[in-house]
Order: sequence, then structure tokens, then C-alpha cells
Amino acid sequence: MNDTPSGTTTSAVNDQIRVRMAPSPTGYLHIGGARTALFNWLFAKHHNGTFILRIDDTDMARSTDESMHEIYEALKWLGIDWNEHYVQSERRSVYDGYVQRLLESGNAYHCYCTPEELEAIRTQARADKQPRSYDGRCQHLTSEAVQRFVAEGRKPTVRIKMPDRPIRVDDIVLGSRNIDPTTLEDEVIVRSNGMPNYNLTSIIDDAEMRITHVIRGTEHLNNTPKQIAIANALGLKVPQFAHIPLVLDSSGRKMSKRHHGDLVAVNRYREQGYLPEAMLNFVVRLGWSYDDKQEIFSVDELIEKFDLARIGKSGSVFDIKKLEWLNSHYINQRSVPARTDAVIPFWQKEGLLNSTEDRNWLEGIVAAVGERLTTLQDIVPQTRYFFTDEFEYDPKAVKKWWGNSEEKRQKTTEILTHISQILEKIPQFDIETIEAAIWKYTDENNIKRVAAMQALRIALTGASFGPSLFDIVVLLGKDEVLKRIPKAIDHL
RNA sequence: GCCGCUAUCGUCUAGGGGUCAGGACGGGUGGUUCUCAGCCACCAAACCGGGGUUCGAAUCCCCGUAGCGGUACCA
Repeated sequence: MNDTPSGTTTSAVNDQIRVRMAPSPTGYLHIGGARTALFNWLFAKHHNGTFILRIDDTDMARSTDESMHEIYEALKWLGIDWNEHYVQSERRSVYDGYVQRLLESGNAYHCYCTPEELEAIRTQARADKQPRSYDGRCQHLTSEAVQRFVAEGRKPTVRIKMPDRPIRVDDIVLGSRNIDPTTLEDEVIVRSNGMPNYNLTSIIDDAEMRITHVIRGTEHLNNTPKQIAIANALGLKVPQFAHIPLVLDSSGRKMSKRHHGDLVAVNRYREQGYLPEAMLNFVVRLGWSYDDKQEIFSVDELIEKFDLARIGKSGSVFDIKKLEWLNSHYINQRSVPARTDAVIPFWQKEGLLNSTEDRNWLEGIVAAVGERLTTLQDIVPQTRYFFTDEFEYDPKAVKKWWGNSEEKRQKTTEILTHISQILEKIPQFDIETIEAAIWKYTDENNIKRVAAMQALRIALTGASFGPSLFDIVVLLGKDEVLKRIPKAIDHL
């Protein structure tokens, strides 16, 4: 930790920092991917470097164009932009050249084993408690054997020959260590269909693209010595590595598409009304911290303060409660007009808006709702009654505030009737006038303010909670209010 | 099985040989109020275990234990 390589601090070669985010387009962008992208992007921005988006789509069977575009879209939504862009499947010829060199130098060889044979080897190795399964047997194939395999129609894979000497892995986050090469097996670097594999293309591209720092999840830790071995065999420059701890679920397991479905999809959070700045702020604090004082960081502050040296070593649990807190913080930080803009699509999606609504009225609703939104989507249940009088009267609220006895219901009817009359005759339908009139009524008649207000609230909104009732009354308008009160009384 | 990584409140974390082990989220209590939310105040809540080193260890070392990751012709 103390001899952390340079690059985490400001130095003269800053403008040469080059990092990349290398997703495989096999699904949506997930939380962990977003964080990897963010860390790389922040690191680049902090050092005035270059952030590269590289699509690692060598697994043609699983990669899709659709996924690729979803990833672009999600990154853009987060505000993460890239300076350069590459797609590995378009770079086949580059890799082919390197494979040739590896084959010619004897650092790689063809393997004719079938999947079934490999499976058997694996099972046996495990039973024998061996550290690795494949034993390099195809290195020593006789030419007759090769001819026989070829005649059988077997298509070989290419395997990298692992070195004999320990491989040193330096990691900015985790520190340095030496890996015993006898625990490493001769990895397949080219599939039998001719398509190169991740461990090969990744390290080649890192070198070709002059990547200085590879910032990625610790699930790649075990790949690192393999990639270094390949780079060494090719004489390629090896970037510095920074393996960041995993994002875990509440039971401590790695968050993955496989096990968590769209719970890990960035897009899901977008659809549910989370703000990109909240997502960014949330995700950056999963593994990174600045000090013991600050939780809220603007993007500019993040760029200024981000430092690989302050990334922790242990995994972090994804806590939706904290995301919610950040989200409401950022929602509340937006002005009412901005919040209104953000919330309109959610009203539209619910079919609550028919485009005849007055902008000022909508902003009035948003202002009345105030700081009650955790997500933008919350606007729907919280404001539905403004757009329609077809809502349920919450049974629990009714029982508590309208009364559970004939006598109490009678009293409620009376109060609502009085209020209706007061509102009908009110000289000015504004908050101050209405408030004064209603307080006058309750206080003079010895009626509890809360009782009158809650009775009215349920009559107008169906619920026992919500924004200030006077705001609601004014926003609803006199006609609507005078319509809803009798309707509520009928229901009593 | 094998290889590797990690270990401070429930969660995110600060700290790092001598601190009342700090903050934040969440939780709880009280106050404000027409409700809810908010806001304010307060409360509970942690150094995985065992050995060393040391006057002193949560902090350094060793050993355990546990958890996690990887173990593919995925990335």
C-alpha cells in the first residue's frame, strides 16, 4: 500500500492517463458495471486523461447489438461520456496476428481435446486434488496424432503456454503478490471456431490502446496473472491494475444478472424515477470514500476528489435505503420547474395527463407535494386525486377520521357540510382566506382542527396523509371541492 | 477439491500503537404541525477469534475461523 505506484496522485504525465471500461454486451448495464465505468471515468477526468469505451464482444453467441445500445444509453443517462470507442469483434485481424506470433514463438500451441475429454480431465484433476485441471497434454502431440484428429474433423483451440517462473501481480488497491504458475493452466486463447477469447483480446487491446490503468472488479483478479503471462510472451507492456471490490447483495453475495435479475439493471432505477446524480453519488460510495464528513458529492467534486488510493478492499452491500435517501435529496434539490419537468413523464405514463393541464397548475402540485418524493415515480400515487375523483376512500382512514359509529359519522357529515358552506361563500378562494375561515369555524365550534381537516382531507383525496390541505383545496379549485364533499357525504 | 481475496455499528464507511472508536443511511424516542413527509434534539448499535510484539493493540506480526470471488472453447 505504501509503495503504491504513481498514477494515483497528480504528476507530470497526467495527460497520458488512459483507462477503459470494457463491458461485454450480454445484457443491460448493471450496478457493478456502472460503478466500474464511473471509477474509470472519474479517474480519467481527474487526471485529464482519456476514457475509452471498448465493447468486449468476443463471445458472439451471447453478445447482442441491442445490449450494446442499452449500455450506451445507460452510460449517457448517467452522464458518463467516452473519448474513444472500439468494438473487439471488428478487430479480429489484430488478434490473429498476435496469435500467429505466439504460435511461432512456441508460447502457444493447438489443443485438440474435445469438450468431453476436457470434462473428464477436470473431474479427474479435482478428484486428485490438483490445483489445475488441464495438464498441457496437447503440447506433446505426435504429428500422427494431429493428423488423426484433423482427419476426424476436430477443430483445435489455441492454448497459451504458462511460464515456469512466478508471475508478479501489482495491484493499486490490493497490493502486490507473486502467483505460482503451477496453479495456472494453459488457458484457451482462441476457440475452435477461430474466435479469440477475452484473456487474449483484453490484454492485447490494453497494450494496443495504450491503457495505463485497468480498473475493474475483483472477479477479474484470477485472470490477471494469465493476462500478464500473455503480455509477457508477446513482449507487450502491462498496464497497472486496480481491482475494485464487488458490489454485494444483502446476504453478501455478488450482485449479478443471473441471481438478481433487473434488480441490478441501471435502467430499472431510471424507470422507477431515480436521478442519475443520485445513482452516481450512491454507487461511488460503494467502495470509495473521501473522509468521515462528506456523503453528498457533486460530479465536479467527485472528479476533483476521486483517488484510487481511497478505494477499500472489501465488498460493499447495495443498500437501497441509502439510494432512496440520496435520491430524495437530489430531487429536493431541483427547483420546482425542474422537478415538474422530471415528473411529467411519470404522470403521462399513468395516463393522468391529457395535455390540457396548465403548467402553472402542475408546478403548483409539485410545490405542494414538496419534499415528499423519494422517487419521481412517487408522484403518481401521491397526486392521482388531483387528476381524477375516481379514488378509493382508504378504509382505515375512514374508520379513524370519519368515525366508526353512527353518531360519529353524523358529526362528520355535519362538519363537512359546514365546511362546504363556508367554502361556497368564501369571498376569495386563496390559502389565507380559506385557512382563516376554517380555523374560525373549528375554534368557535370547539371542533378539533385535526378532526375537521382529516375529515376533509379524506373527502378530497381519499387518504389521511399528503400535502397541506389548504394547498390541495386551492389547487383542486372551488368547483371540484364543492363536488367532492357531497360525494364523500354520500359515501359516509 | 484447488487458487485467490477480504474481515470496524444491521448497512456504507472514517480512523489506525494511548480516541468516550467518529460520521452517514436505516431503526427508536421526543419536539414542531391539519395529516404525512421534512426539520430539530436525543438514544441504541461495531473493531471476527486466539496467540504474540509492546508500558500500551481495533491499529503491527502469526495462526485460526468465517465470508466471498474464480475455477468455461463467458467476460
